[in-house]
Amino acid sequence: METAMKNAEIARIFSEIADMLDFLGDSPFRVRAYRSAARYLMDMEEPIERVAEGGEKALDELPYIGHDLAAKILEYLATGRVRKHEELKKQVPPGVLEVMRVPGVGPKTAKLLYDELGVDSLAAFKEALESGRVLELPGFGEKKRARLLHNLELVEAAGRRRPLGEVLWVARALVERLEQLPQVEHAALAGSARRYKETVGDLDLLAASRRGRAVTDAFVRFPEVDEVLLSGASRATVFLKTGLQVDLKIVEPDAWGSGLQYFTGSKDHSIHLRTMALDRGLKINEYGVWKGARRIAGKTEEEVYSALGLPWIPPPLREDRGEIEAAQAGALPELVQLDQIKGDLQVHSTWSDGKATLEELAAAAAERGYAYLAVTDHSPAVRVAGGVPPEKVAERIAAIRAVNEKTGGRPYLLAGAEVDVLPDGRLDYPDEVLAQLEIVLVAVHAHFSLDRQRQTRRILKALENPYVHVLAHPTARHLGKRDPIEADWEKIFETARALGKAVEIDGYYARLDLPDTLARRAGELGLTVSLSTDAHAVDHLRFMELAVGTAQRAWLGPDRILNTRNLKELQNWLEAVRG
DNA sequence: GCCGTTTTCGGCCCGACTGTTTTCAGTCG
Repeated sequence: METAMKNAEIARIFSEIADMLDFLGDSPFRVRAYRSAARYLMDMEEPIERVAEGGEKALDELPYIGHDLAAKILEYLATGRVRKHEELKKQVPPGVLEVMRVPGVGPKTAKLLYDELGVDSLAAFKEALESGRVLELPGFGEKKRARLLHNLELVEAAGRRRPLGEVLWVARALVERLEQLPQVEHAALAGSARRYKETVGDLDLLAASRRGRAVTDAFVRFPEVDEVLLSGASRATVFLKTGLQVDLKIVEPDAWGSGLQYFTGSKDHSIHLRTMALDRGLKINEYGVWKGARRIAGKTEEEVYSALGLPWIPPPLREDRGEIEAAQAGALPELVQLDQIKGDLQVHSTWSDGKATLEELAAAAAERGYAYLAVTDHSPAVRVAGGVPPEKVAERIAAIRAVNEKTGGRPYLLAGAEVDVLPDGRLDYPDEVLAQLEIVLVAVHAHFSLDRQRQTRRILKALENPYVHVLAHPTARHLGKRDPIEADWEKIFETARALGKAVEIDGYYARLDLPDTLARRAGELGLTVSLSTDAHAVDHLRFMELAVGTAQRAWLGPDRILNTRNLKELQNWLEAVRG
C-alpha cells in the first residue's frame, strides 16, 4: 500500500513557514500560498515522492504548487530540510507559534504580546492573561481577556492530542513497515486509535517477535523518526518528524493476543476485565491469562476473552460503557461495517467550496464501489464556502442529472444541498427551491453562541421544515478549536424521531459530529443515522472509515444507518420523509 | 507564492463578528 508520510512532513514545514511569515508581517497572499499548498499536501493520498519522480515539472503541475514550492519539495526530499524554514526559525521564537494557535490570536496580537509583554510560550500567555497584564495593551478589555483565557484552556485541554484522522494513515504505514521486518511475526495498531477514539495522544503499536532488540533497533531507524526517547528489548518510544509520539511494544508471539488486548485498552475496560479475572482465580497481564503459574490463554484476543467466558469484544466498544455486561449476557450489538456502506451522504463539489468536479466525484465514488453519492453543496449564507444562490440551483441540478446520464447512474448522484440554518431557524433556501432537491441536509455554520433555549428552538424549527431530511454535523464542533454548541439534544432527537428524520455522523476528521456518546443516545432513541464524510476533495471520501468507527463506538448496527440501504430503499425513505 | 482564452505582472473573497472603539482593527470562515 502506498503511504504519504512525506506529504505530512512537508505540509507541516510549509504550514510553519506560513505561520512565521504571518507573524513577521509578510504578504498575506504569500502566507496563503504556503497554507494552501500545505493543505493540498495533507489532502492528497498519493505520496509526493512518487510525483517528484517526474521532477520539478511534475510537481509544478499540481495545484497550489508552483516553481518555488516545487523546488522546496525537492530540496526537502533530497536533504531532509528546507533552508527557508530553518532561517525563519532563527527569527521567530517557537513558542510564539503555539500562542498563535489559540483561537482569537492572530499574527498581529501575537506580535503585540511578544513585543510588549515578552509572551513567547503558552505558559507566558496564560500568566499574562491571568495577571491582567494584557489589559495594558491597546485593544484589550476584560471581555477579550476572558475569552482568550477560555480559548487557551481549550487548546491546553486538547493538549498534544490530535484528531484520529490526522494520524491513522501514518500509523498504518508504520505497521506495514514493521510487518516487513524479518524478525516480526505480526504487527498491529493498538491503543485508542484502534478503538477509533476521536483524538489520540500518541500511537501505540504492537509487534510480536522473539527478537525484540532487533525490532526496536530497526524501528528507531525508520526514516520518519526524528528523535528517540528510549529503546530497549521490549519497547521503544520515538517522536516522528511530524511531532507525533509513537510507542512500540514487543511481545513474544505466544503473548500476541494478551498483548494486543492490554495495549488496546481502554484502561477502564482492562481494569474491569482484570477484576473479573480475579473473581475467577485468574490473573491477566500483557503476557497472558494465568491460573497460578500456568498460562491458560494469550495467543489470540479471542482466547483471552474466552478464558473469562466472554465473546471477543470489538475494540470500538472497549470503553467500559456496558460492553462487558452485554458480552456476558450474550447481547453484544451487531455493529455497522465499512463494507456495508452503499454511498456517501454529504459531499461538496466545485459548485460551492469543493475541489472536485461532479465528474471527479462520480468517478471516485465508483472506485469505492458506491451505488450513490449525495452532492450537497452549500447554500449562499455560508459565504466563505461560495454557496449556490437559489436562482442557480436549477442549473446545478441539471448539471448533476447530466452526469448521471453520462454514467448511467453508476454511481447515482443525488441532487442535494447542505442548507444553512439561520439564527431564527429559518432556512437559507425558500421551500420551492428545497422541493426540487432530492436530499436536503440542514446545518449550523454561524451564531454558535446562542443560548441553549434559542439554539434548541432554532434547530427544531429547521427540522420541522417538511423538505428537510437530515440534521448535518449537529453540534458544529471542531476538534480542539470550537466547542459543541449548546442545545437540548434529547428534545431535538425526540423531535427528529417523531418527524422520521435522520441525524448525521459527519466523518470529516476535524468534526466527527455527532460525537460517539451523542450518537449512541440517538441510536437508543431509535433514530436513523446518516454517515458522511463532508468531503471537499475526492481524497476526503476515505473519512467514511472514521464515520463508521464513530458509529461503532456508538453501538450502532447496520439497520440504524441510512446509507446501508440500497438506492431504491434510500429513495423510498427520502420520499417517505416528505409524506 | 500561485495563477493566467490577460502568457507576464497584477490580482488574489470579503463580509460578519467581536470587542473595542468614537470610526476601527483583528480574526474568522
